[in-house]
Amino acid sequence: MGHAADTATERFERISAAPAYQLVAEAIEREIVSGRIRPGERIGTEADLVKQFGVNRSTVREGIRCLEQSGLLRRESGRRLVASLPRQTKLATRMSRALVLHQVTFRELYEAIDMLERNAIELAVIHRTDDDLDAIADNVARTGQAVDDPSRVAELDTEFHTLIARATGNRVLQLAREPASLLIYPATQPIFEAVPEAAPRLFEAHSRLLDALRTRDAEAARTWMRRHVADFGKGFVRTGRSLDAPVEGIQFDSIFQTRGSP
Amino acid sequence: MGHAADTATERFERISAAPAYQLVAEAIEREIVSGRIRPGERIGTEADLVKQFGVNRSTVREGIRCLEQSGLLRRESGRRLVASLPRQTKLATRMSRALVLHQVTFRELYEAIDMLERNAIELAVIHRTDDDLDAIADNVARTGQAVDDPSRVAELDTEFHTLIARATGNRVLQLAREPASLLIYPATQPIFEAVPEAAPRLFEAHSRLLDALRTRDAEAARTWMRRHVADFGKGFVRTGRSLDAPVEGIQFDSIFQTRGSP
DNA sequence: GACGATCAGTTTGTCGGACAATATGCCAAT
DNA sequence: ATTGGCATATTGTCCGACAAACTGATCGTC
Repeated sequence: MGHAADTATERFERISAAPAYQLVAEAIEREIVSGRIRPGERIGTEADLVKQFGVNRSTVREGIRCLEQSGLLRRESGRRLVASLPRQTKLATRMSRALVLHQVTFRELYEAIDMLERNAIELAVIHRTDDDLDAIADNVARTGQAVDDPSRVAELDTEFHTLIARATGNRVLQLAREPASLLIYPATQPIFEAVPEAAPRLFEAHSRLLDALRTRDAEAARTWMRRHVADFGKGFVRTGRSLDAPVEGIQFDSIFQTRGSP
Repeated sequence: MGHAADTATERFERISAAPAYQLVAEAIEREIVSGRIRPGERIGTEADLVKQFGVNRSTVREGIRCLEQSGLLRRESGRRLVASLPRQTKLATRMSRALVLHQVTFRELYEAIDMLERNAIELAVIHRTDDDLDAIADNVARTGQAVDDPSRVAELDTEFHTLIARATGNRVLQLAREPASLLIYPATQPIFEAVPEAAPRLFEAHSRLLDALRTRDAEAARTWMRRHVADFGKGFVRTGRSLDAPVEGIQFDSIFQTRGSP
């Protein structure tokens, strides 16, 4: 990098002839980020943009692709372009994939989960609403009926912790813990298959946590969450996996829209 | 949503013929994510991809744009395409922008920071190396000389907390706190301008935290971090801003490469 | 032999035009 | 009110082309 910097002092900024497709994307980006275009509002057609920016359609399209990818633009039912807010789940997916590619270890993941889940339960005790309580109670009830089905338990466990996170009412924390949550999920199922007492212990922990949330008992919540996460750690090594191995082996959603819920 | 769902039960999955540019992007994505293409390795030229995929160059280009945007592909010195790992800072920038667009409040941000920084210092006490200590000591020394320069203090404060995060040796936690950190930074400077005792208090807190890290004193670390974050909260309301106002007013990097460090 | 200048080939960014497939909007018919 | 038909609009893809910027090799000078 910086060829000229060796011989002369770096006096001038790198002259940046940004490609036109970037300029297009940045222009639209500014309109959305600044709020002049509201989420859900329609952007013109490609032909409109061609006229407005005075560039070729190919150029416009490349710009649009960038914005779609970054979540600021969406195609409504395959056609019209609409402004949009980046979906948190999409961002979280990206992040967890980045973590895998950077080969973070299970130990890092476990440590982080330990912290983040304690954070979450602590805030949830304070901020949870009755609706949150209902949703969590429902989840716990379903878990009670599924203790014999490992994959179902793993699924409900993830849902439980997501509901806890929602009950914090804190979207910053929700987003912070989401990537780790996505990564830990596939690691849980083998535990329920290999360790018979894992599912019942999970069910008890979840039940106690629900009680703690109901009575807003911070102390109990902390204790049980700690125990619950520790159980996971023990179960993990019990399945013969090393904490220092890199996290891996998850089939990721592609960078394009998850074919999931609408 | 779901127009057809009202009259008839939703029996069939949406039939999806993915456009060719997405298929191109997904194909390359798989190669990179699976590790068959290593980060830094060169992808062929656009012409090569045209030959391999049997599609038009425009189509290839759109696919490439998507991958560039998601950080899996990079242009080396403006030209060649190389595989790449998504950079954490870029992801963090995206996330914080998303948080702003979702209009999270300062209260949420503050609560989350409070949690995350305590997490970080707790782990840093355990995992910090001597190198970490040196870097942090250097930062604190510079802070001591800059207590009269509000913008410099704000900058050094951010750096301090980033160094703490690095000292945890935990990349999951680093990534988790980064978006919040990016958001809080612009909010700090006005405090040092408006509250004279803020900078000296910050300097003391940082010094104490450094000591705690050096002696691996978890108790002191927790206490001082708590106090330090609380100071921020008090300073924030002292500058007349409401905790329930949405976080805003940051000029974001665009979705394209930050014109910063190489 | 090391160094810089020169030059041809490669690659990217942009353009213009074109066409098929699909979605939309409007109107008639049941 | 729902269905069917039809003209139109819009997107996805293709083709061919060109200037600017970069790459790599050659050549000349010291």
